[in-house]
Amino acid sequence: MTRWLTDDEMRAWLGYRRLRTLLDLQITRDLAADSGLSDADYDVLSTVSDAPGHRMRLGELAAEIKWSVSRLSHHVSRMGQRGLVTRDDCASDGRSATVVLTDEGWATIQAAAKLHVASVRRHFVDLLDPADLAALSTIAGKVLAHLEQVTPPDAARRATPRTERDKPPAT
Amino acid sequence: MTRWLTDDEMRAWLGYRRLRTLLDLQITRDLAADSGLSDADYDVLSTVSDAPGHRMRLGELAAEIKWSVSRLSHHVSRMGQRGLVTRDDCASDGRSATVVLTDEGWATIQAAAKLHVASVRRHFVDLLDPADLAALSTIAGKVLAHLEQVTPPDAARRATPRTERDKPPAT
DNA sequence: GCGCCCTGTTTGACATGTCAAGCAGACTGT
DNA sequence: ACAGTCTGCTTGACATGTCAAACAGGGCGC
Repeated sequence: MTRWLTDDEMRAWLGYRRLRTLLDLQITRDLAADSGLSDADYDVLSTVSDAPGHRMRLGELAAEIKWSVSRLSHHVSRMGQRGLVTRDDCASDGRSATVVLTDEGWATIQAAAKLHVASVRRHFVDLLDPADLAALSTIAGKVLAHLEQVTPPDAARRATPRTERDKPPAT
Repeated sequence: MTRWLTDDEMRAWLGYRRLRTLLDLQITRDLAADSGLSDADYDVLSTVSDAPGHRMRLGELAAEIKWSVSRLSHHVSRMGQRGLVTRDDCASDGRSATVVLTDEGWATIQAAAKLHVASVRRHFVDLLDPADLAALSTIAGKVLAHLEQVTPPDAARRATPRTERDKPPAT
């Protein structure tokens, strides 16, 4: 028999789903209006700007932000046309492509970050007290510990059969 | 000056972001593997199946799940081709279109729901204790109370200027 | 040094989402 | 009753994401 969610569980789950939907919508809107960037753009720019030299291997970047390499390749091309990043053929390995922030990309992410933080505060962080934040970190920690086990860092490529992949953790 | 996030705030925010990314990925994968449905399909089917008569006005449905009417119209067409739903011209108002679950759609969502709940338990609910769930509900409540005020139910259509729309709530 | 098979990336075809325009039924005032 | 406008939905063009195939360099065994 299916074990359905209790009221409390349902409230928490639906709360999460709705939070996710509305918060993301709002953050996305702010980002577009404030800085002319999509969420995708922001993820790429902020991640690359954290890397030494404002440059990062395409594959690593994709893994870091959990995108398919293909998606990233396409998106980098589009961001390239807008002048935010460049591709740079790495010397040591002829296959590799490196994504590099342009000056404009760097200026853009710096300006965007300020406004983005404000947006995150306005719609999320500043609404919560320290206990809420701590609870959230705890929750994220528990769930992520599980998920990173279910889907190990590079599992996307392995053709692991479903029955294997989905087995609940030994606990 | 920009007020950056403190370590605790950052941990909570990044935790949320990462949770959102990985959890959604996993749930989406399970849903596709278990039932051959996308998240989008599931949202539509489960929402319509909750409505009386398994039928719902297109516009209402769109508002409920926070989609653009256009997106829903396209998606309903595609689901129609797969035999999950039908369009039904409502009698009382010649403009309206009503989305109706087919028998197959109903059977599909019933089967999918069981497996989906299991997936949600496995990767989320069962990992958390009652205190976590309560905390999450609290957090969602606070943030949603704010967001639903910032973006009132039907605000999507109003061409409200940004400066107006983004004003932080009076508090 | 040459087949062979990896591995990292690109590409193209197709699925999905967005935006603005189009369209037809319903109100409203005269 | 009918012109003008509004409302609910559809459509088409385009942007973005996905999947599988193609491509090219690297590393290995011989």
